[in-house]
Amino acid sequence: MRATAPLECAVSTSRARPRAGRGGGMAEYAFKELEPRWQRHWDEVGLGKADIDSEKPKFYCLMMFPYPSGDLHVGHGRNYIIGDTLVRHRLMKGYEVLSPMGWDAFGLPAENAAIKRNIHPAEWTRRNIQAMKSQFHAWGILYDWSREITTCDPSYYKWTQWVFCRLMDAGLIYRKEAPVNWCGGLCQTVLANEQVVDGLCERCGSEVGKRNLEQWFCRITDYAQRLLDDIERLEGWPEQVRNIQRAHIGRSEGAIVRFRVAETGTELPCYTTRPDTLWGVTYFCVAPEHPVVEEAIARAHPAKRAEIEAFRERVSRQTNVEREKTKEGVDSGLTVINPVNEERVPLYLANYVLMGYGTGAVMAVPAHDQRDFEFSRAKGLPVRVVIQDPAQELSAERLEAAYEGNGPMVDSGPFDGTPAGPGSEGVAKVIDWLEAEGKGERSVQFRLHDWCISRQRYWGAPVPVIHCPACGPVRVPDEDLPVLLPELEDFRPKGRSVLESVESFMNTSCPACGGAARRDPDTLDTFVDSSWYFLRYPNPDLEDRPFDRDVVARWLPVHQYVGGREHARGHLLYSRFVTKALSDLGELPFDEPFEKLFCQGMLGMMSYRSDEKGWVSWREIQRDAGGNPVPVLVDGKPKVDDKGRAIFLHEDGSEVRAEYFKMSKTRLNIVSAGEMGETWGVDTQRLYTLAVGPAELDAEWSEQGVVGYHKFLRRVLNTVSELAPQVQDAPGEVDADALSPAVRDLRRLAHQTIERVDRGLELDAEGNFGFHTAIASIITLEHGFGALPADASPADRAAVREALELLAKLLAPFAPHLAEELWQRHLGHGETIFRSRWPEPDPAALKQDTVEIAVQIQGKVRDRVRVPADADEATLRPIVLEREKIKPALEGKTIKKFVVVKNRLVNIVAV
RNA sequence: GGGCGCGUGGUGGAACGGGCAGACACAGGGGACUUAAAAUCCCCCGCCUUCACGGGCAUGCGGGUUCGAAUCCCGCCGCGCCCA
Repeated sequence: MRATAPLECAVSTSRARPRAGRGGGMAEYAFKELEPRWQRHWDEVGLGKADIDSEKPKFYCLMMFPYPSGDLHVGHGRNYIIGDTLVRHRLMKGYEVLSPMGWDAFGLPAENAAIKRNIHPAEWTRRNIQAMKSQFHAWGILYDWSREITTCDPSYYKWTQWVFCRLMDAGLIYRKEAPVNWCGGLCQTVLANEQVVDGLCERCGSEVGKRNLEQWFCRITDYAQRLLDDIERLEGWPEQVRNIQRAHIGRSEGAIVRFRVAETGTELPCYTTRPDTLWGVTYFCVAPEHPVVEEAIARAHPAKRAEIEAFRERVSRQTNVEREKTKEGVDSGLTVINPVNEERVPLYLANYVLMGYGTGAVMAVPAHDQRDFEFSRAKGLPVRVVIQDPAQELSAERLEAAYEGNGPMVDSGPFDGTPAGPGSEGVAKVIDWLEAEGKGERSVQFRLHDWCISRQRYWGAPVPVIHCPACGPVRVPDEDLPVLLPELEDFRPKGRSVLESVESFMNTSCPACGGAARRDPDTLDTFVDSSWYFLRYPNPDLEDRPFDRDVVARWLPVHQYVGGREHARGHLLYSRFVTKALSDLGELPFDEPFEKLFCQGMLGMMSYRSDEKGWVSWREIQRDAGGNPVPVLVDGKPKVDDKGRAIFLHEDGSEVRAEYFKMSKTRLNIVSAGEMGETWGVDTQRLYTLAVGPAELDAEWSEQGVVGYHKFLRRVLNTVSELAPQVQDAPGEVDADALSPAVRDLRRLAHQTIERVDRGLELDAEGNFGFHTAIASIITLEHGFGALPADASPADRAAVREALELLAKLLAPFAPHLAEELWQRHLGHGETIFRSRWPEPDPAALKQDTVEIAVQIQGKVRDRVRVPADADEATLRPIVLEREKIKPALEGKTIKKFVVVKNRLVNIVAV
C-alpha cells in the first residue's frame, strides 16, 4: 500500500526530521526511575480508588483472582494487563471504575505446597500474597486495595459459610453417600471431575481411584434448565465458553421405559433418547454397582456368582475413562422383559454403564447404537434392524456398523413405517404411546451432576453444620458464624477429614436441643469461596451482611470479567448458580453475575530439551547477532528430529531440540516478571503483551519482539521531548483552516487513531478486543511526526501540540508510566493524564479533500488516481476514461457497466 | 465418532457490512553516520517473469454466485478445541 500522499512540506516525513544523536538532546528513557515514581504518584492521588456512591456511569472491571501461588512470570501478567488497560481507558472516558483484587487463598495448592515446604499454609499464603501484591503494583495495575479480599480470612469465610447456610435453608444442600474420585497420592482427598485429567490427579499427578463417602452436595441440577436457558442472554460472553457450558449441562430429551426382571419382577426403569428403537433391543445392561446385581448374585450358580463378583470388583478399580474405553461385560444370568413387546432379553453387567448417569441401566440396540453394536459383536449377541436406511437395505447379518441415521421404522409392531431417527417424529410418537400404555413416560435428563462441595482437607472453610444424635445435621445459626478453622500444627491428610481428630473443634453442643454434638469435619470446596466473591468487593467491610442489596444492585452484574478459559465449566457455572439461588432467595435483584466475559489466551515460549540434561533454559542456547538460535545444519538444511522438531546448540556445544509450550517452571521456558521489569521496564512488558497477537489467542513470547516495542517507546519519548518545547507557546485552539497540508495530514492521522484505539478497546461482534491493532495504529501515528520548521505557523504549532497530546493520551492505557511522563514532564500538565478527558475524533479533522481510488477493468486493478472526495459517477467518468493506462485498454469496446464504490474504486466492465 | 472453530508472506498477524490483500511488528537484505562497534536513522522485503517500464500468478485444494470473493454457497484436504 502506498503512502497517503507524498509530503513535500517538512513536517510529517520522518526523513526530514534530523534525529538527535548521542549527547544531542536525545532524552534518556529512564524507565527504572520513572515507573516507580509514577506508581507512587498514582497511589498518592488515589487513582485506583472507587467512589462507590458516585453518580457517574459505572464500570466494574473484574479480573479473576489468583491462587497466591508465588512467583509470577510474564505469562501470568496477561490477564491483569488486559484488565488494567480497560480500566485506564474507562477512567479517562469518565467512568467511575471499580477494579478490585483479592486472593483465592484456600485450597489444595496452598496446602500441598505448605506440606512440601513444611510451613503453615496460612504463613505460606501470607508470604505469597505479599510477593504477588508488590508485583501487581510494580506492573502498574490499578487496584482499589481498600477492597482486598482473602478467602481464607475469617471475615470473608464467615460469609462463605453464610452462603452455604442460605443454600441449605433453600433446600439446595443435602448429604449422600457417593462414589467419589479419590486421589490416593499426596492429596488424599476427594477430587471434582474437573480435577481429574485422564484418570490422574490434576494437582499431584497420582492415579485417581474410587471411594464411597458421605458427602455434602448442592442441588445445582435443580437449576440446570435455567442455567442452560439463560446462556442465551449472555451475549457478552465468548461463544466458545457458552458452548462449553451448554455441553457440560448436557440436556437431552427422551423417555424412561419400565423394563422389569423376568425372574423376580423387579422394575428396571431405563432412560433412552431413542425410544423409536425399542423394538430393536436384544439385550440389557446395568452398571456393576446397580442394586439388581445383588439379585443376580443371589440366584446365580456358584461359578457364575464368582464371575460376577470378580467382574464387579475389577470394574470398581477402573476409572471412568477406562470404563468407557474398554467396554467389558458379563452375563448376569437374569433376563429382562421389554415392555413394548414382552420379549425376554439377557441382562448384562457392563463397565461402560455408569451409576451416576440416568438410572444406571441402559437398553441395548446394537443395530442403531455403535457402542452396543461393538459390545454385541464381542459377546455374540443378536442384532435386529428396526430402522431402515432409505439409501440401502440394511440387514442384521451384513451390518458392519450401527446405523444411527433416519429412516422408516420396521419390525416395530404398531409403528412400522413411521419416520424415525434421532429427534424425529417417531421418537415423539413412541413416547406418547408409552405414556398412554403406562409403559413409560417422557423425561428430560441432564449430564450435569449435583455439585459435591465437601472436602476432607484442612485448608478450607469449615462446613457450618453440627451433627446432633437427637436432631440430626443442624446448620450453625447465623449469629454463631464464622465457624473458625482451628490453628493446627499437623494438618497432613490421613485418609479422612483432617479436622475429625481435633477434639476441641469437634465437640460442641446442638444449636437446636442444646445436647452434646459433633461438628462436621469437612471443609468447603474452594469453588464455593469463589462463587460469590464478586458480590463482596463493592462493600468489603460490611460486618452484619455479606453485601448490601442496594450497593450490589448499582454495581452488578460485573460489566467486564477477564480470566482464563479453564474456568468455563467450574467457577463460571457455580458463580452463575449461586447468583441465581441468592436471587431466588430475594437477596439479589439480578440472576446473572457477569455481563461480559473475556478469556485471554496463554503465553508460551520455545523450550529446549536434551537427552542428557533434560530441560535447559532458553538463555543457554547459542544465538546469532540477531538473537536467533543457531540451527544445526545437515547438508545445508536445518536438522530436525524424528518428530520434526528443530535442533539447536546449547552453549556447551551439545544438541538440544526445540519445542513450543506454554510457560512453565518445569520446562524452564519462563521469563520472570521481575527480570522483565529490570531489563526493559513494565511499560514494555505491557505493550508487548498486548501487541504480540490477538488477546484471545495463545501467543509466543520472544525476546526480540520485546526489544522492538521497547524501541518504539523510546522513539515516542524522543519525538515528544524534541517537539514539545517547540510548541509550548502555541495557541490553545487549533485553527483547522489555517493548517499546512502536511500538518493537516498529521492531524487527520491523529484523529483517525482515536477511532482505531477506541475500537480496539471495546468488544467487537465476535466478543474480542483489538489491543494489538490499536497499538499498531499508535505506532503508525508516531511515524507521522516529522521535524517542525523553525518558521512554522502558530496554527501548525497548535495542531502539532494537539497531536502530541493525543499520542500521549492514546498510549496511556497501554504504557501508562511513559504516557504520564510525557503528559506531566514534557507537555507540562499539572495533573495525572488519567484524569484528563479521553479525546473525541473531530469529524472535520477526518475529512479529506481528495482521495486516491483504484481503477479496475473487469475487476482487475489497472490504475490509481487521486480524485475529489465523495465524487460521483458523473465526476469520475471523464477523469477515469482519459487516464493513459485506461483509455487504450477500452479502445473499441463498449462500456457495459461503470461501478462506483465511493472513495474506494471504480470498476469498468467492457466488452 | 459427534459438535464447534480455523487454514493469508520466512514468522505473529491486518484487511470495520463483498470493494486497492499483506497494516503493524519480528526475522532477513542493503545503505547513512562512525576509526570501529553499539545506538540511531533511511530504503528493500509474497511468488514468477522482465535490463527496465511492465506483465502474470497469489489468501489450503476444486467448483459456484457476483461487475468484483480472504470474506458468501457447495465439495474435498489439513489443523485445533470441546464432548465422547
